[in-house]
Parts: sequence; structure tokens; C-alpha cells
Amino acid sequence: MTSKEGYILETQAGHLLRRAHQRHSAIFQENIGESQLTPLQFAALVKLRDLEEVSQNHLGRLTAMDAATMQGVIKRLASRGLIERRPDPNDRRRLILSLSAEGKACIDAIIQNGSGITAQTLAPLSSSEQKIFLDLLTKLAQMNGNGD
Amino acid sequence: MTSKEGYILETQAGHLLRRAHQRHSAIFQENIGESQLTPLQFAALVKLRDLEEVSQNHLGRLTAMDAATMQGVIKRLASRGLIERRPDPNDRRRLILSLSAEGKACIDAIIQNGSGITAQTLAPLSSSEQKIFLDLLTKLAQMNGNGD
DNA sequence: CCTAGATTATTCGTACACAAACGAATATTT
DNA sequence: AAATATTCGTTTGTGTACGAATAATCTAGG
Repeated sequence: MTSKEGYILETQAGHLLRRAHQRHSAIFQENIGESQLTPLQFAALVKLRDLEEVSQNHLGRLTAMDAATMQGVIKRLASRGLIERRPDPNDRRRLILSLSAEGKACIDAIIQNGSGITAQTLAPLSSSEQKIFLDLLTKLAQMNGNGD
Repeated sequence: MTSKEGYILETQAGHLLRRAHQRHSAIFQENIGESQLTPLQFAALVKLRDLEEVSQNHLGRLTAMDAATMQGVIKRLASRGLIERRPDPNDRRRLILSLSAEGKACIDAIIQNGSGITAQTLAPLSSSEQKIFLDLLTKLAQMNGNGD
């Protein structure tokens, strides 16, 4: 009777991670407002706001996106006029990315919501549980042997 | 100096969930063997193995995939001969899904790896931490007010 | 019975996600 | 300097992810 129930999908870490990520994405979308930024677009703008100028691949590493994904995200942000691309005079392979005026205004106006989104995502947990969860999750998010 | 560092991307739940899910996917792929099943395809086969027969949308709800996503996953599994589709005589809208002989053999042979993949995903945590983490993650994976 | 509403599967469009291969450019080695 | 290797950004192909729209079908209420 238990022969084929030895493996319960609902208790597997991968399945739960996927569902938790789904739920977070839904919360993100409900709270990001009319800018209609996606989680990845938001992450790219946040990092760009911190660093002022970075190359495309470097920004990809900082936000955990591979080169192909980054290319699409940047293309969409650039087509909306939120970021600017210019060639690196010291390395003609590179594109230097920076926020446009609109991009800076957009992320400045929207970044407060970021903490609210995280709070709402973690709302099912108590305050102490949230700390523990983030601590453990951070360990699980670490890739082996890289990190810029 | 801290004016623009108030929001740290690396400590946000959404970013960490995304990275942890990325890491799990990589582990999954390294351990799934030559079947080359994806996490979603694996999940669909596992559920189908438990239930013998389900409609497509119902299986989607059980595995947390929307109808459009499910359609693609099922189409690929069917084209590989791992599952079979037949119309429901009691409801002509529905497709009844079931494992084919090859599908059953495939998932039977591969499901043992499932626990290993979870173990490897959680390996950075101690045994007691793993229990706590899965408990908290389960709470965060719960969508509000549904679940079939 | 019969219409209004819901459900099933499909399709379209957009956006990740990543392997693989590519040309151009830089870096390293001999 | 020449040959080799690496890095940068791009493109292609496959697979999620999901909103929105659709045709076919079922269900419920009048």
C-alpha cells in the first residue's frame, strides 16, 4: 500500500522551492505597481543603482543571470528607456550599462515597495522564524565555488 | 553612504528563493541521468504514478502548473511515449492521462534518485536545520485559499 | 428545455532560464 | 610577434511560467 507512496512530491525541497518562488512572484506582481517591472528587471535596476556603471556580463553575475538571460532583460529595459548602453573605451567587447534619468527616477520611486514585498512574502512566518528561514535559505542559495 | 544601500538585493527573500531554486535545478540535472527529464516532467510522472489516471488540468493543479504550462509538459512527455492520452467518455472536454509502459518503467527506475536530489539540495544544512527549513518553506509555499 | 455561467484543453504573446555555438576582442603562453 | 586560451555580447533552440483569448462542453437556475 505504501509501495508507491515512498516518494511524496509535496515534501520535496525542489517542489516547495518552486511553489514558494511562484507565490513570491505573484506577490511581487501585485505590489510592483504600474511600472510593470518583472523581478529580474527590478533586480538589475537595483544593482545598477548601487554601482552606477557595470558591464553587462558583470551585472549578470551580480544578479545571478546568465549571459543569454541578461541580454534579454537589458534589451527590454533599454527599449523602455530605463537604462543606457555605451561601449567601453578600454575594452571594445564590453557594454557599459547605467541608469537613465527615467530609470533612476523609476527605481528610486519603487524601491521602497521592495521591503514590503519581502515582508509580505515572509508574512506566514513569525519574526524569529523569518530570521531563521532567511539564514538557512542563504546557505542553500550559495553556489559551490564562485561568486565573482 | 548608506543612502542607496538601504535595499540589499542579496538579502531579499525573492532573490534568495530564485537562487536556491537555480541551485536545486542544477543538482537535479546532474542527478537525473540519461532520461533527461526536467523537474516538471519528473513531477508530472511521479503524480501520475501515484494516481494511475487523472485529467490534464487536475494533474496541473496537483503539481502547481497552470493549464498552459501543463499542456506543454504533457505534449513533450507524450511525444516521448512516456504517457498516454485518451478522451474521458464521461466528459468530452477532458483528456485522461496515464503512464505508458515505458513511462512507468522510466519513473520506477528513476524515482530513487529523487530523495538523493533533495538530500543534496539540503546538504549545506544540518539534519535539524533541514527539518526546520522544510517546515518553514512549506508554510511559505502555501497559496491563499486553494489547493484542490 | 434552455440560457447564463463555469470548466477543459489549446493557442498566442511575453518573459525568464540556460546550454551551445558564434564572431570579435582581449589575455596568456610559447 | 604568433599561437592559444579566455572573455564579451549575441543568437538559436528547448523548456518553463503565466495572462488572455478561444471553441467545445458541461452544469445550474429559471
